[in-house]
Amino acid sequence: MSERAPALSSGPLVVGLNAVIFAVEDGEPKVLVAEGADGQTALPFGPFDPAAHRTFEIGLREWVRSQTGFELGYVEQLYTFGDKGREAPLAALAGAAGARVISVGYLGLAPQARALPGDGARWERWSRFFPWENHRDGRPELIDNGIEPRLRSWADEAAAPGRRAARAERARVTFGLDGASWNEERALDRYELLYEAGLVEEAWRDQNLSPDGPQLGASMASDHRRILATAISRLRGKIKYRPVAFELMPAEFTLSQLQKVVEGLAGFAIHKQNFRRALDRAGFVEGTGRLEPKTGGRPAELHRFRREAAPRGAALGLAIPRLREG
Amino acid sequence: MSERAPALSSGPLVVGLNAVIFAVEDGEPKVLVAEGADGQTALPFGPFDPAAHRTFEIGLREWVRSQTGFELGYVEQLYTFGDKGREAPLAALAGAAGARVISVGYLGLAPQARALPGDGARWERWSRFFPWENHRDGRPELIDNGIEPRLRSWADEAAAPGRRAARAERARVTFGLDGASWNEERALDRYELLYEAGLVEEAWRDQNLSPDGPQLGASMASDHRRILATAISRLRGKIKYRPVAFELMPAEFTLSQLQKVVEGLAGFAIHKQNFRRALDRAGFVEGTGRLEPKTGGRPAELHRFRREAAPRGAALGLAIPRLREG
DNA sequence: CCAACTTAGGCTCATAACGAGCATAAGGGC
DNA sequence: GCCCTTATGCTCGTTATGAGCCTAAGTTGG
Repeated sequence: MSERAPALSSGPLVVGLNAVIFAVEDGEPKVLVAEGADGQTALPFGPFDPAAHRTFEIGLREWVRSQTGFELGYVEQLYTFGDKGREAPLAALAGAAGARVISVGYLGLAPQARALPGDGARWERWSRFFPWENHRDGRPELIDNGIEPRLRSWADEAAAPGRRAARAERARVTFGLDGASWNEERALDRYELLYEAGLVEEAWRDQNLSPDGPQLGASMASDHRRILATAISRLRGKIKYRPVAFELMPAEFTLSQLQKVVEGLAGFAIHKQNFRRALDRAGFVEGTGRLEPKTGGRPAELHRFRREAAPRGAALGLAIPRLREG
Repeated sequence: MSERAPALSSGPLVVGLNAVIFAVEDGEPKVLVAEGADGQTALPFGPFDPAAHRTFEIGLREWVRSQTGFELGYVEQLYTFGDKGREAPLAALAGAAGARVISVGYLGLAPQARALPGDGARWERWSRFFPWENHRDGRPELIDNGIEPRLRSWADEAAAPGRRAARAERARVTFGLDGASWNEERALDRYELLYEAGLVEEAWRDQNLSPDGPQLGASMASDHRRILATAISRLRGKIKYRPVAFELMPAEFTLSQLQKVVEGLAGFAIHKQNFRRALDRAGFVEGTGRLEPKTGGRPAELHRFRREAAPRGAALGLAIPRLREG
């Protein structure tokens, strides 16, 4: 277990960056995608050049800037993917066919879905890839019609009764079936379950199966939809204990616009008064005095994010009962 | 922004694994460390061999098994470190001096601090490296005596008044000064602040400075103490929404033992009855009927973790007011 | 053998947080 | 000017949380 000189890694090794870049337009969350090699939708992928860039993040920002002409705001590392077998298309891109590819996934937030150089890149809504994640207008019918019955038959297919029960329970918890509560942070769990149950195109493609029904949501190249789900889960968790939602807002905004953005990210509707009460308590925003008249009703006051505001106590969790302060 | 063939990464590139392996002994959290090259305490580091291992996790488990003889339980990826300038000692270890080293950090949990082959590896308490993180017996005096005054003078050193205020505010929030609340999840923020303020040995070493006072906590090789702080922060967050604490427990345990473990991880004391109430609600444990007599007082009932238990609603957060179910 | 001490386990209370409904204000369009 | 729309504010009942008090069942020391 002590540090010791090992055999050197064998075979060519390439490190790349996978970026999940989000923006919100009219309350609708969007992700930046590129046209993949064989016409599939892909996440933008760029190589990491260790000679040119001191850190991954610098490399990522530089590369996004050169490709899209805009500056990323918030950036955060997601996960590093290194499984064998996923690299074939990436290695070709990186100009090193046959190499083992390791890609470092990053999440980036842009204040607006800005126009892009017509380079094949475009903004797409999350909901194209994850139509079951949007509960803003109530639970989507797709879950009841297209997902629940197929998950149930997948559960019933298992050989042993114990495995049947385990599958059913997993479906129940991740998709909130049978009265179980919907947890918006489990976006990744949901995608992984659908993949295992063979309900998404990626599963058919990876295992050379034939589809047993309509695919759920639009597919992406390689494991990119899984990476996207990772990013969504991470972001949905993060907005609860860090004020990252403001990274997606313009400098001035109305409280309703802010709420729409948070609802878009979280995927469910929020009680307006309670949302404002929470905002008040946290002290994140302050009114500018100016009004936004184009609301279609009573004008709304414009607010701005108080970057300097100390998160007074805005970050806790549950399950561990805390001792009261001093 | 479309995927396009780039220039190949230049220069040798080595990928390694950094493992932060935790166990708890008598309620005291410990981390597995190795003796570094020049006598410094280091986290175990192993090379990743892409030819031999299909995934990072398989590589990590295999390598821990071969080095220590025990099987890791829970494993989770932490972060991938790729900054230039931190690799010199690692590259030497990996047998490729001058290579750019990228290391993928992993967090692993072991059910017990088992004996190790006498290979230089040993279990060390967290508190040796982060003495300011243990608030189980109240706020440590070290903060009031050794940290707060030095952070204040660091804040006062800043040139502009605005920067002075920003520094003071940052110290206030991360260390809970002036009545601000202590957030145990900010372990990484605290270490980074001490590093920037030049109060830890790593800062003196990296910048060739001379110490301006006693160092705070024991130092580690390279940026390993920063990685360790990352792991602690991650774990402290995780125990609130995933039942990972049980990965550190034996098969059967008393509720007091469980509470001691959670207190050790969180770094503060918990109200016993409230802890049990939360356990009850979550439904994670069940009594076995057997008793543990060696408590020194009334015997306690032994419990076990219900792995199959559905987290009934155990994972939520705050700050976003939710709509009630149904 | 009993008193004092230790640890386990249960009950209750006050307050804060939360989800939800109702009410009022201030614009625009017909 | 009426009606519709959106903004903003107040209040209420329920639940979660932090904390204190009490009893049970062992061990230890005189």
